[in-house]
Amino acid sequence: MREYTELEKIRLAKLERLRTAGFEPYPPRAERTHTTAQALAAYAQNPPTDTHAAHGAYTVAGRVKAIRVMGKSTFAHIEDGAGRLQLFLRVNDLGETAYRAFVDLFDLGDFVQAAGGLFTTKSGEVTLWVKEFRLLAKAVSPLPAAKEEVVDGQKRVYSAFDNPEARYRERYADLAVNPEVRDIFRARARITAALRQFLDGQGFLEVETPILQPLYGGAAARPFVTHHNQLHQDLYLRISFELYLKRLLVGGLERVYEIGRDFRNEGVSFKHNPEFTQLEFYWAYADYEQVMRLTEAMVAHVADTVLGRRTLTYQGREINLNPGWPRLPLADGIAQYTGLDINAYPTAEGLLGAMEAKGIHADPKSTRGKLVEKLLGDFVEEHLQQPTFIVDYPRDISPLAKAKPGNPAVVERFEGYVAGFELCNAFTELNDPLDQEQRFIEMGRDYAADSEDTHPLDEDYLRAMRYGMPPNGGFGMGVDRLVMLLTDKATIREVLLFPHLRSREE
RNA sequence: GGGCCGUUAGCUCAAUGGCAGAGCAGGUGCCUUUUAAGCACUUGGUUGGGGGUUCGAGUCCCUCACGGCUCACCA
Repeated sequence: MREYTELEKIRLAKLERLRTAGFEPYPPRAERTHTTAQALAAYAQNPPTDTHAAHGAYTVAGRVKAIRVMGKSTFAHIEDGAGRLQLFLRVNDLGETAYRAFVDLFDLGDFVQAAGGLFTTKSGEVTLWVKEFRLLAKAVSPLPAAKEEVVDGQKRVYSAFDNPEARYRERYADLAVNPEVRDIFRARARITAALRQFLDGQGFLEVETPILQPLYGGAAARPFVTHHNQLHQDLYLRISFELYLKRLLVGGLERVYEIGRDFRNEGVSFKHNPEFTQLEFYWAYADYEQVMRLTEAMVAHVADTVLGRRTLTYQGREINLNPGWPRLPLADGIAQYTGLDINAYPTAEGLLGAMEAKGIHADPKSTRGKLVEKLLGDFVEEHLQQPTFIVDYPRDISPLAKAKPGNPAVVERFEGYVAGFELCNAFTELNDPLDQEQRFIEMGRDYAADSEDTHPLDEDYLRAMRYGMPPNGGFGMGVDRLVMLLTDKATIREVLLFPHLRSREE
């Protein structure tokens, strides 16, 4: 345990004096008849004729956010989950002992309970005229001294607690002093609820599949490895849900989805966190065209539910989430922004040569698919501000997707882009077990392979597929990115309660 | 992993290589309708850690840690 700071020592001394004065600093129970919002609403609904006297009986509870001592009377603000309310305390009403205890021994950050009637002050604020108060929990450590007041409907913030490292490391303090941070996570909960509501309404079944997996797959990422001691078995934290959800289609569950955490042992960036929330669904008898239409409808439903509208401003740009997103074939997009016709170069060597001729440098060991991805990422993505489906991807970077009839080099796959980043990825799923095995082998897998570049072959997945898998469309979406979009946050860390940070020596 | 920038009081920030400061928070008083309340006085620092240059380092150099942005990585 570290040493207490001077400020903490002062509060610990107050804590002892409170006990002596008969204020239990951590009582087991609180009583509350109204939230601050309920109290204010009740007063507004039934306004008294004499607004300068206290009316009604309200008991509220919350954290002390401001104290203004004016001699024998004191104003304070408390904040609860619903809002804030001003308290008015007078020595006449409370007695010398109790009044002095509040003034001398209560601090910003303490949780208190206060009872009394409501009145309107000279300056027009509805305020609780306190007849009784209790301490509910003493704050030993002072919260970061952020000041924030609403004046004329304008929120003014003073000395905000805004150092990103401190805010993420001590998210509890961030939440305690920055109400707008709490709003992000309220929005996040509404977003995931709206996704579930939408998919449930479409007849999808929410399921839970293993996070600890003996083999990993379904995405292009390195896994975290762990170990089961009793079973003497290495296990991987899942990098996707895909292979398990599609096993369920074999089992006769026709529409399934899962919202949960994926873990990818990759770089951290403004749009990547080692653990992140994914939504995947699989839909028997549908193809990627139907999945596109469902995606548009789902995103619009979430916007309707969470924002009440389908247009939003993301980082200063207007985004329109109405269905009818353009379908842009990947080759056309690349041609549009680079002038390169990738269809004219069916081999990696040929495409690399054409790129070099345009001054675009790439790793000469790249496969053709990797080169295409680089062109997409470097030249096309940034232009996809309005929602856009990029469709029809190279087969060699899409081992789980079904080939497009008449064009075996291209698969029925789409990615949804909004605000210049990838939001979702989906395809008409490959359900031919022989083709699937061939694809795995093409990817460089064999039954023993397990390296950075090649994933182990999931024989059980092939076994499932051999029993017969209905044709289906599958979909995956980074939920954190959807939350970023709908809350106008530029980094994924702002929409994760506890984003990954390197550990710090204590 | 690379590049750039940053780390000073509880919080937000100042400080030509020359006495480490302000506002808020805290403490002691005054103040019975304030709301960034006000007024007076006041406490608080291993300037992220370590090393170096210098008469003298918050400031310059090296190094380590952590963070931010960015690039790379992410079939």
